[in-house]
Amino acid sequence: MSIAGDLIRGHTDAIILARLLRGDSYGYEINKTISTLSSGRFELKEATLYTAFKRLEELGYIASYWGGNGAGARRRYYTITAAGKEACYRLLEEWRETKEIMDKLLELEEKL
Amino acid sequence: MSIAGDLIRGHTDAIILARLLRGDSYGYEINKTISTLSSGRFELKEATLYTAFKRLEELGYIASYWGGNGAGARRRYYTITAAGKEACYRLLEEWRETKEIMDKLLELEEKL
DNA sequence: GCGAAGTACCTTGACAGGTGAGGTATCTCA
DNA sequence: TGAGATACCTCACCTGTCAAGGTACTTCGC
Repeated sequence: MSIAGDLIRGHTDAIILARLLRGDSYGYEINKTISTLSSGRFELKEATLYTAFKRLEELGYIASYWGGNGAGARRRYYTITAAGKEACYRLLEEWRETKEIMDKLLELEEKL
Repeated sequence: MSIAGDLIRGHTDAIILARLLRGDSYGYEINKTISTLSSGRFELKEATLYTAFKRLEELGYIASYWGGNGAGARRRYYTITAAGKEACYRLLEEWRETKEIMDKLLELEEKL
C-alpha cells in the first residue's frame, strides 16, 4: 500500500459521494474507478467501502436499489440524495480548506 | 470545530515533524503555532498531541529533554532525529501525492 | 497574602473508522 | 469441471482522536 489508510480516513465519504454525484453506481465499480483514477496508489478496501455505504445510507445521504447484473453477480446500486449532495458540497469545501491549512502547516520556509 | 479531527488523522505526525524541522520546540508552543497558522480552524487536542509525541519518540523520530521554563511550568523540548527527518520528507511527499489523487477523485467535471 | 489566569505537562477510557480474513453467489471461458 | 472474474457482506481487531480529569508553577491584580 503506497498511501496509508489513515490518510484517507475522513475522506472516504467525500470520495464516495463525489463519485455518486456523477451518476448511480455500485460498490465494485466505484472501487475500480478509484483504483484506476489513482493509478493504483489509492485503494479503498472492500470492508471500508461497504461499511461506508452502510453509514452513508443510515445518514440518508445515499439510497440503494438492486439493479440488473451485467457479467457476474447481482449489483446493488447507490444514488445520492438531496441531503447527500449538500453533504458532498460541504465535504468538498472542507477538503479545500484542509489543503490550504495543511500546506501552511507543512511549509518549511515560511517565517512566523 | 470547523475541521473535523478525522481529517487530520494521519497528518498529525507530518505536522509535528515539519514543525520540529524548523527547530526544537515543546508541546504547548507547537499547539499554539498550529492554532495560529491555521487561524484557529485546526486544533490539535492536547491528548492527541502528547500521544503523538510518545509515539514519535518510540519510533525514534524525535528525542526529548527538559528545558528551562520561561514563564510557567517546566518544558519538555523535542528535537527531530535523523530518522525523523527522513520520515518527515517521506510524509511530505505522501501529502503531495494524497493531494493530487484526492483532487482527481473529487473532481466533478473530468471525464473517465 | 490570595485567587484567578496563563503556562505547561500527563493519563485514562470511550469511541469511530479502516482493514484482514473469511464467507457467499453468479457468470464466462477453456 | 474448474479457474477466474464479478459482486456482495460481516466480524474481530487495531489505531488514533478526544473529552475529561489531574498536577504544578508563575505572574498579576486586589
